[in-house]
Amino acid sequence: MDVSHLLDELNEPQREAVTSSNSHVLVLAGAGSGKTRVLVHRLAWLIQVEHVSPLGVLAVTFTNKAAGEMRERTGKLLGFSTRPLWVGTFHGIAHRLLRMHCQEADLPETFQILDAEDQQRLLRRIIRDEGMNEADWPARQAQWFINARKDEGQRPQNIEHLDHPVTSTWVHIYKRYQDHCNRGGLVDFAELLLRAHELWLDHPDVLEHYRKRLQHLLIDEFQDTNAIQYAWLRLLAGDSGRMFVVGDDDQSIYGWRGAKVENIQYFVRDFPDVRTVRLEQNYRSTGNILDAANALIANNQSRMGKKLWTDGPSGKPIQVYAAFNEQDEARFVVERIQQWLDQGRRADGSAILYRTTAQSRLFEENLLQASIPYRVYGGQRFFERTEVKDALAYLRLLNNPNDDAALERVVNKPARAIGAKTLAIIRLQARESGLTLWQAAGECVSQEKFAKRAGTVVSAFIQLIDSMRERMQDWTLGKQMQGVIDDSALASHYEKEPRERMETRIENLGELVNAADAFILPVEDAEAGLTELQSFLSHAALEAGETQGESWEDCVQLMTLHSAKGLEFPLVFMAGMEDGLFPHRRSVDESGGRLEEERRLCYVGMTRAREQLYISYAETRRMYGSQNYCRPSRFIDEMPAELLEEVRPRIAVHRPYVPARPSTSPVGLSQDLAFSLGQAVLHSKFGEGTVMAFEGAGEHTRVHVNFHDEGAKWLVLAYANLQAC
DNA sequence: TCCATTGACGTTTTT
DNA sequence: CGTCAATGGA
Repeated sequence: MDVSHLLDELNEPQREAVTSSNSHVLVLAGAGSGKTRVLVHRLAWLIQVEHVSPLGVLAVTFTNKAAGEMRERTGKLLGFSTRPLWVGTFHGIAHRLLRMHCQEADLPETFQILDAEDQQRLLRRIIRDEGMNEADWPARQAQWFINARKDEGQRPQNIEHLDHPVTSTWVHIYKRYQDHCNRGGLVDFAELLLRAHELWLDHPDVLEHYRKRLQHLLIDEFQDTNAIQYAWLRLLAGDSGRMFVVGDDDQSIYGWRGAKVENIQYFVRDFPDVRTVRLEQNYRSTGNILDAANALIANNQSRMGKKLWTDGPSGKPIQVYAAFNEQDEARFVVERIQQWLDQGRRADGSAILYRTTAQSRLFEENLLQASIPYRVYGGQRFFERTEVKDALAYLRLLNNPNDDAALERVVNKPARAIGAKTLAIIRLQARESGLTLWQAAGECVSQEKFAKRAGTVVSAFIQLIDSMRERMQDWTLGKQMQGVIDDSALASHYEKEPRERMETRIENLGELVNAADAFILPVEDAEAGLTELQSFLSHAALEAGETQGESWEDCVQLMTLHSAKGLEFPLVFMAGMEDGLFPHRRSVDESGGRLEEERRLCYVGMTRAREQLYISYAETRRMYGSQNYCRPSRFIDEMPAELLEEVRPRIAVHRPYVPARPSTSPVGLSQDLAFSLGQAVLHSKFGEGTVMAFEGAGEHTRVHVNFHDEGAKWLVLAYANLQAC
């Protein structure tokens, strides 16, 4: 068979990976080195050359977008339908497994997915019900604790240090929360993975079935896998499954979320006969950008080692702009984008990247003023909007009235006089008898536990849901959606809001009906025995939709560095490159490789740029209302000076940082200060240190000093009694 | 039940 | 400074 179409457009290492006959392959794919191409070609190679059945391949990604792209490109290459292929996200595949084996997984057929917001609400409810102080035991933290444990594959009984009062309290919450979920048939995101893992552990016959069938596993973004995902993959691979793993340890930026870069090392250790291939030729960026990125990332200690190169031009140097303040920075960036547009380039070829979401605002304001269209990534997504979730909650109650999260959400939306008191009675009943809210509400009504009026309104609500379910049983999904919105009178709930707000809500509800109308039950969901309704609800949770779907037009792209991973733009701005902001203060303070992860984030940002990279920082920045004096990011210092070019020549970039330069900021606050940034100082108790930042003004001025022996401290300047040295 | 005022808090996010 | 949620009065 002629396989040239599979190999012609590959370079040597890519070809080596695609055609490898080793049991397992690890592809260390640098940024812009064609990793998706390798994955897709490997998949095609397996099917067309090794004659593997499409049914025998499982390809796993992290995002729906990546899964979609892989499926599409594979289809193009193969020239036939990719339907039989299992391509999906970890969560999507786990979900499918649980659907097909809900009995073995001990889940009701009607189980539904609890998204992050639902999860937090439920936890808040539980913490309150336990009579705990929400300030001391925030739901956010409980959520973090539980998800982190689940990501590690731990159930409450597996968690040690029960003698530790704080831990044992969280474990208690974990237990209560899991009880609630189990009763209501609710599965959170982490639970999907954990259950899928347990399904195989507890049912060897099920595992055996999938082991036999899925002999080839392809995994994308392997550096982002967490402990449970890796365990799940190992279990599935067993002794005979073949793994083809693609990842880049230098682009691991989700450690804080449970991702384990170490899995790359574990993989080489745990599997025999692993062929490691490095993809280092970069097809994206200019030589200068790559050289700077290489130099930066070389400062990380724990690396597999990799050096990007290109046979393209070295391009222009990286432009560094030292802005007076954040306003000036935004002004500058927008001005340069305007120049770019004036040269006839496209707006969507440019991106502004920043560390924190709050930074987007200034850029938005300036772009708006310049009438340049822009798009901000990472806002709220369609299926996450309040009104959409409200309407879906009614639908969820039709599917399964024991869905406590859904009931809590809409029981009094719109107001039907089921207030806090009435709900307290229902919750008490539920707690005492181990029932769901729906069941408890029924009990309370039949046992006449309510005052007269409360009894009437609660049974009216029960009847409303029951009658909707009965009446709409055979309706199409779109009609059900519309019916639920009409019958619940949900729209009336938004009437008190400002007109504009209300109008968009009503509009979104209309769009939701359209979405339901257009929804086609996927074959695999039908096979797994899902109803159209169940499938739709799952999709809403698993693929919350585009962030700002409508405007796919020619827009400047604004996003955090995290969401930029995987994307590329001819023109990239990295804004807010200041120590404390990037690397973020909280990452610098914490130990445990956090700084290295920040550095990788910087590396990711830089390698997004194809032609021109701008780096900017502000000398002073208003944060949380007060003025901050900033030091340029240490990451700038780590880039070779000869690859950088000052945009404002009169102020030098300090490299290494030896400034003693009183800030030339127009605010003029520096006159009040006896010390300057970067200055060496002596403290009677803490010894020698370096001035890192100032905050506040006048007698309230605080100074951030990094002491050689004692570490970084904030001191009130007036009392610190610092001496210059 | 609703609205307004007050208070705490302030990385990164997909599923 | 700006957001979100909780609180308390009408």
